[in-house]
Amino acid sequence: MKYNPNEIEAKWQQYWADNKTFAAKNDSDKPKHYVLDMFPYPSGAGLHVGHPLGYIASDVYSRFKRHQGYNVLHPMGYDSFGLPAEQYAIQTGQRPEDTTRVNIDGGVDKEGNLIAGYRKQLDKIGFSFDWDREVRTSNPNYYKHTQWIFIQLFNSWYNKDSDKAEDISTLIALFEKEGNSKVNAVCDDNIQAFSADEWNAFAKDTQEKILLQYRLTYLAETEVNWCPGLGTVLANDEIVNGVSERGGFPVVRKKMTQWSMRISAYAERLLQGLETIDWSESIKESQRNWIGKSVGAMVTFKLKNHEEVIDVFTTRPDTIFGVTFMTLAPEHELVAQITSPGQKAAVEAYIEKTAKRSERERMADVKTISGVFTGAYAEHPFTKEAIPVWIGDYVLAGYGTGAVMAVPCGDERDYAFANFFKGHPEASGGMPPIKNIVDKDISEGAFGAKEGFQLVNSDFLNGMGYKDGTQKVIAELEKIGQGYGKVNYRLRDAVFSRQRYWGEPFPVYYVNGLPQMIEAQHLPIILPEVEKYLPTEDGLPPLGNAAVWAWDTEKLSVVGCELIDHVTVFPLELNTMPGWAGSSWYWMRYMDAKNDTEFASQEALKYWESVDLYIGGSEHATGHLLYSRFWNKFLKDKGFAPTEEPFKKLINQGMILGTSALVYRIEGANTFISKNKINGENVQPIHADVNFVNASDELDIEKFKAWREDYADAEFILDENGKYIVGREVEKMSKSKYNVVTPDAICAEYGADTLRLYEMFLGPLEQAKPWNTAGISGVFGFLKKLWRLYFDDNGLVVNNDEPTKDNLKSLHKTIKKVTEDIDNFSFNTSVSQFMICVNELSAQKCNSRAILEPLAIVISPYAPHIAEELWSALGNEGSIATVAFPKCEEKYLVESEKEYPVSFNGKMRFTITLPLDLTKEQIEEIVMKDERTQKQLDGRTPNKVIIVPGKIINLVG
RNA sequence: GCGGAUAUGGCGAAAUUGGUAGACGUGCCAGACUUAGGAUCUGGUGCCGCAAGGCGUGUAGGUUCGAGUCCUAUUAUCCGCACCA
Repeated sequence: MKYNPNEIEAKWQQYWADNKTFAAKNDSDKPKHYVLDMFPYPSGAGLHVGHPLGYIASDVYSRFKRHQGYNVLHPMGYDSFGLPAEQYAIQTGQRPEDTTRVNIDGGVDKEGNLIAGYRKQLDKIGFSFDWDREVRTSNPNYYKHTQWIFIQLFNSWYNKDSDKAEDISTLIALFEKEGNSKVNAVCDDNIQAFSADEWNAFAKDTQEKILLQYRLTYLAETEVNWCPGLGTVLANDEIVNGVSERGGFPVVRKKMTQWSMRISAYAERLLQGLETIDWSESIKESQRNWIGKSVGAMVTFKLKNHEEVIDVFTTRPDTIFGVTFMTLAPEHELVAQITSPGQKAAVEAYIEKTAKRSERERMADVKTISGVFTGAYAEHPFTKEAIPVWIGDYVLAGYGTGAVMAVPCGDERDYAFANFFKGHPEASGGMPPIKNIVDKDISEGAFGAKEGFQLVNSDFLNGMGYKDGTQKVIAELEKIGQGYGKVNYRLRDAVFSRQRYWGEPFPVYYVNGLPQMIEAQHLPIILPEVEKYLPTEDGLPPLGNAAVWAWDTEKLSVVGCELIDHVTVFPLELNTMPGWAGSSWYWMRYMDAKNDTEFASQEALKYWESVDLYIGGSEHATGHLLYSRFWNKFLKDKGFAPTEEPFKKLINQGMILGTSALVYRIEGANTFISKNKINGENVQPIHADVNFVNASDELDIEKFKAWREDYADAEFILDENGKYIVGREVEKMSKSKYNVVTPDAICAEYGADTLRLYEMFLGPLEQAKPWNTAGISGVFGFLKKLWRLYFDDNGLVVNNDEPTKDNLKSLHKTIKKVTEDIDNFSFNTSVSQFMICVNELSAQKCNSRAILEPLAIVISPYAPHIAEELWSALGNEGSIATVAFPKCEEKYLVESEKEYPVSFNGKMRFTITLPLDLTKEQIEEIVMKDERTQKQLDGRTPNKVIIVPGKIINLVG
């Protein structure tokens, strides 16, 4: 009997589906284990071999855990709202809902191309997903709960005293009782103070507006990243190098009224939580960076001849006596008011110039120093000296207060700025000499370190350093009411509105321009049909095209827009939620995916708790992974999520790169020259389809000629062996480079078990590595060899012979290694061990059931189809999936001898096999007598003999 | 600039606490069986050298009887953040 993977795999995949072999139970005596993959966005291009890498690893782990007796939750679903489906809809006029369904379930697209669909592609690889728990974020039964969570956020505020989110009613109660002066909340800046009496006297609208400044999701006019190319706003993490992550369109700053998420309330908990989770240092570091905590002080500078004051945040309040000037961001709101008549023209010109520069230009150009003196002077809080106030675009409006106290002796940028404008004609006399308040020479640049200096010329701070100086100055600032200690975070609140069609609608309608939540019982608010997916002619988001998109507060349903009367029927929100809304809680939905009334039952949440192992790409470091932690913490505060962190352990799989094949066309001719024949010719490298090339980099010329009309009568210069050898290059897999390999093609030719083994064999999971189909014959050959331990041409050859010592040793060595490897996520070395084991057993001619039955189990997490087939061929009933994993018995591994390496001065010269129970003295005696030793020593006597029993022998001298 | 990761044969890579560097696979070379093979099997394969031997884990030092592994400095590549006050 021959190994026929296609037949076996189809059979067992059907068996698993029919018997729901991998359905997880929400009540079980077994311990639980939750293994999660980052769910995919179902794009029209389908999967290539890089996509399933993480899924295979998590599947191996899940299957292993089942063998170990765990009740394993291993689900899969689709992050099915998103930009590509909408862009495609705009181009082709097809409903995103339809194209998304085809991309998942398969079908025919508009051009008549057959789309296999993600589901079919995934099924072919033999994953042990519990498909009964599948989720699709664009399904109303799913996004109903996303809308519900949004309502919970709206109805919550963050109480810094209890350090958690609380219901908005507790805030209202505080306002009614004592106003807002004692409320310690995370809220907007510039909140007006009011008393209880004032609150109670406010009109309802006024109260609503005030509450919006406290809610965890709020509507506010903020500076947002507007992307004209996409016609929508973007969150900070959706912008890369000043352009949109998707499409690479320019992004500009713009003031718009938008929904925001008050993620900044959770900044400290998001930072602290990182200490408790098992994630890679690089992802944690990215998140720390993104949160950007800095400890310092707020300092208030009074202005000479003005009512207003300038507040600045500084991390170095200890250097306050070194303040030489101040700088405001050009956008700072005080600029217009404080500019002196003499400087007005210069300031306005400068503001105009900086406004013209795009975010990208400003980022690219960090070396040019520019700024202008406003003509205004601030007053030093202690010395009362006049400090000139400048504006400069090195100060960012979005960080801190958009203003800095410039201390040139302690900050390189301030130093460079001061140096540049000192005596400069454009400075208009506004740049005084640099004040030095550290006991260091700063003629070469600022001394920015926090250690190794003493403060001088600093009044009451003289002789102090950073730590005691900071403490002292904050105390002094508090005394005069001009400052306090402050922790600042770089993390900004996240814009939550998108001017898009293909996203979750907000459960929100507007009365007098104020947002009202629709009661949870009326959810889902279903995405309406529209004629066109583009913005309306008057610039409203695509939902502005919907004819039926108004809320009837009496019928409690969505009705036609023509019925809007602003009395009982009101307009609905036209924005939709961003892509990350649905993915910020989906792991909880899997716990209880069919629950109609709640996003998941308390029992399910309590049982599954949180994700034990999460595998996915590192590109979500500051987006999905941060938002998910945020929502999880919020839901924990509200009593829904059971743990503070959603993902205990995170592994980022590396990218699989393509190995492109290059042919070389001689310039100006239709002649291709083999790579090893190129000798100074001018050649143009052209990407050829990798499917035309074999393991020896040899091109199949006939296939290549048939590929393109242009190449049909091309000439080929071959090498001595009559072969055309291609060049190779490792680069990202992409259609345009003809280096894409699909799992379907590999499964069809070699089978899913070979694909799974090869992907694991390629190298460490977390590392980026090139795919080269050429290497696959190794693992395919291994599976055939494994098969031949059980079958010959006539059928099963397994017998009941007593296993030999060597048989047992090979098996138990493998059990041990594979168990350790899976625990350490070192999947590549397991595959090597399987090969070693099968090579050994083949050489031993082992056909013993006592060996081959456990061997099938050990291999089954990696190659489940062949394992099932072998298991059943041995006469076992049912699936191998939950059979107990064999235990390694050390007694079979015990060695009685060791082949010792014998080194002279650390250099290995020969080996000697000795029993392991010898003493050091006995070993030394035998080794010294050995003639090879005598030859090496050549009459000398070693100074020292080092013997580590079981390890090495080293003679020195 | 700051932070993180990586560096080992032609290629993908192994190497528990420092203890025989290159397991396993590919590729290459030779052979067997075949009408043939992109099938199967056997042997060889880090580099230099006929050999003895020498050299070898990015580079330069150090610790040690012994270093891919530990320490110091340095280079290159990749990733993240970046005028963050």
